[in-house]
Amino acid sequence: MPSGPTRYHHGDLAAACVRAALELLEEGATASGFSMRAVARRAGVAPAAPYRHYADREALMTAVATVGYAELAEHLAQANPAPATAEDLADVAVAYVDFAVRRSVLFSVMFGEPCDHDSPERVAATEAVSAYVADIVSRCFPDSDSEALATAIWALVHGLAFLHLDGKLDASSPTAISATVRAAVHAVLDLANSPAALRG
Amino acid sequence: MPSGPTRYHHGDLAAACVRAALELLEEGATASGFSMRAVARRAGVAPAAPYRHYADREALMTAVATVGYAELAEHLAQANPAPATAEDLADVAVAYVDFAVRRSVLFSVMFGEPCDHDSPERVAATEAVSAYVADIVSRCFPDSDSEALATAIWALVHGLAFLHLDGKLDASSPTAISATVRAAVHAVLDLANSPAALRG
DNA sequence: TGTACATCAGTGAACGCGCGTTCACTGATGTAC
DNA sequence: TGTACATCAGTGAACGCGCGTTCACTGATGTAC
Repeated sequence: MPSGPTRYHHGDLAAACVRAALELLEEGATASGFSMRAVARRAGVAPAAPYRHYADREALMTAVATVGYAELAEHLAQANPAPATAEDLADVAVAYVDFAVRRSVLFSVMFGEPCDHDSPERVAATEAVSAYVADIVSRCFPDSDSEALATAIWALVHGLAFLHLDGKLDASSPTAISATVRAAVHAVLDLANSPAALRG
Repeated sequence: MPSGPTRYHHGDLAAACVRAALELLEEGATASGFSMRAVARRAGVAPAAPYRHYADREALMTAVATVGYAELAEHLAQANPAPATAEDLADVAVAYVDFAVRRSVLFSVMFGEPCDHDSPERVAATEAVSAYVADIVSRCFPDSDSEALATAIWALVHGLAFLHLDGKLDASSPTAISATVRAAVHAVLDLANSPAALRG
């Protein structure tokens, strides 16, 4: 498989399409502006070529989302491989929001549309994320109703991500984001230290 | 202003466009599939007519989002006009997620894109929502760092909304949604009653 | 080792589509006299 | 009260666009003999 610059056979167009799509998303193409033709152009290939590898636009989107989940998981693990304390949890939360903000269009491809249940890969990728969160939570809160709390924490972090993404919270600098996310996470976890605070 | 069925002058096309847009979104048009031409068609008017009232597509979207915020506020107030306890807060959370799921496309028009800071109405509408949440939280938790906690609670509820919306949590029935949301909200608030649960 | 051939990943032209927006226009409205 | 006229909210045809997808095709690859 020689890698001359303009060979007729691309070699690995399937992967190249995903890579091209990620690049386009990185460069600010809207999730809806993301098109098969643009991907083909970016991959240096005729408009019809990607159809040899993906049945339609949705199939490619699913592949892209799947890669996105893997990269998110990697990003979180890098922030803290085995979080066990509130502070660790805050680190992971910051990483999650950071991923959402820096790769916002990819993030909305991943989360901005109903899960395609026909794609086992994609479902598995989603479940990996939620299992990861559940795992952290059960380490941090070994005594509690882990499942409900895990959902809550994921929702908290996910909500922080979207509120920043959509300009509802100040996302003008990484510092601002980090401060807001840490404050929010701690506000919730500190409830555990101030039992009298809840009225009613 | 007679209301004959086919008068040349519509009477209140500006409002009719917003109404038409809401109908289209209700019927399942994608946020991105939502088009000026479709709105004009639905309003029974030539494609160019809406341009007398809205500079461009974005202007109309902003108007639609603004109405959406008002309706969300109304929906929440209806669920519980003056929430003060954890249970009340759970009611409001369920109403929020219910709104998001039942009017999902409107919801993503409202939250799925960066806030248009050029529209004072829209910014005000957003702030009304966050003020409302802050108000509830300061009533429920009079002693705590209200601002951070308010952000956290909003994010929690907002995250629950999106996770249901995107099929990451079971949204197959209102009962299922309600149960998940209540469990999540209580899991967080119950932290206030089990101070020993947090490790580290 | 050399050739015939099946396979299949690419090409590029074409289809029909709906879009946002502009344009010169026309018909209804309401105001000034 | 009646008429002339300015205003402006609509019309409908047209522009150029990029899209998803199909199609008959062609060139490269690799396998069988």
